[in-house]
Amino acid sequence: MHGYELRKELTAKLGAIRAAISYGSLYPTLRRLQAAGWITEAAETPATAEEVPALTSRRGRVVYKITAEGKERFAQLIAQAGPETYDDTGFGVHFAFFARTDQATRLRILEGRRRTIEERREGLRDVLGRAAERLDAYTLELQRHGLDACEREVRWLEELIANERSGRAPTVPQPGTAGGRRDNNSPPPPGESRKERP
Amino acid sequence: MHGYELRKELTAKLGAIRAAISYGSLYPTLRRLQAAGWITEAAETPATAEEVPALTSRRGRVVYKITAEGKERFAQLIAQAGPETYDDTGFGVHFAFFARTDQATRLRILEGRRRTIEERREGLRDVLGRAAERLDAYTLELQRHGLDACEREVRWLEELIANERSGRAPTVPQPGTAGGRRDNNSPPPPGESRKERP
DNA sequence: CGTGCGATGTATCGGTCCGATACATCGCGG
DNA sequence: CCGCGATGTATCGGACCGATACATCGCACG
Repeated sequence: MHGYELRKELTAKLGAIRAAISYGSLYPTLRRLQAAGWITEAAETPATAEEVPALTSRRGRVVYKITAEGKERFAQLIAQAGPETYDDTGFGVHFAFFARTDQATRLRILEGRRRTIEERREGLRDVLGRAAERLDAYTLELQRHGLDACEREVRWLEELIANERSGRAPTVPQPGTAGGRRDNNSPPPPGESRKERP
Repeated sequence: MHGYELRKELTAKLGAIRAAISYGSLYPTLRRLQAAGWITEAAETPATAEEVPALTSRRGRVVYKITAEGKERFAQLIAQAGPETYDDTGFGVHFAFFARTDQATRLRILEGRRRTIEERREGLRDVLGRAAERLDAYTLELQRHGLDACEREVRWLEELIANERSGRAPTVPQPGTAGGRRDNNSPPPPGESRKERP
């Protein structure tokens, strides 16, 4: 892919958890990845030179391609988990690439995230319990809303963990919620996706 | 307050929406505020010089105090709203200081936030509707979770807006949820808090 | 038929914030 | 009495954002 395309893909994949990656971050990063040997510059595929001639005259537009070392490095990165793996953004990025890892890694990350959110939840309960009278009504409402989000996320994580343990795909049919959309046929169950061809 | 104390206060107030402010951000900011004349350095109150003598020998520990211009500037800042007022962090910061503004400002910001979240929600519905087959099960689950969070936040905002319109405090008694805590007596209704003594 | 505008595309620059770190004192328990 | 965690101020490098510049393509509208 070229930079712009990559940004669009990442925005579609990560749009639920963070804003689009800025150009000031994207292009320097691509150069760093290339310097490290994890991606290479592939020619802008003129596509038999007569097909789509308008694009052939297009300048710029550098197409990159991941290398073997790059794939290895990527696998390392999503498999290894530090504390930053469990914060909001870090977890979202890992989760978005869960289909690229093994079940053990997925379970490890889900449980680490659950622990993190549980700690945050306890902190909020402390504030709401103890220091409640020191804070105004709006601040308290903010804490309540945050606490509610924590509780919901813990429940969500627990469903995912249970699904993972039972080897099922993460369908989560949303038991009693206002369901309506049912056209969503479950994609191939992402267990041990080992073979991906470049 | 001095820097460390300020950080603790802000962490308690904003802990639900963002991480603690870093020192690399806190201290330079305090100096900038002082240079702009919005805060002044107050002496470290030796407190009759014989009371708590251990602290008197303490070096460092600069205590700051907001000035009249600072208060004015602060009022401007939370009253004016741009696009960054409606993103996650910006809205949280404004909301945490809602008790310091008037009802018109609160309504304006709540409605702007609702519009922002509704747009995000529509974007997620588009992804889940159209490009669903191009994404793996985990990515889809991430979008579903994000969509759910959007829907809940819209409902939350609507309750707050209704409360605001009716002039009530933002108690939000949480209609059918697993209530239990009832010790939370509602703080003074934050309408037009105009007089605060330094 | 042209003209303007939005999408596509690469690139840089200044500024802000984070994360790590350094350093010092205080209070407390072992 | 010694160490360790909380309190407290401070700096530095690096990462990232937001704005901006610049160029081309395709399409709609007058």
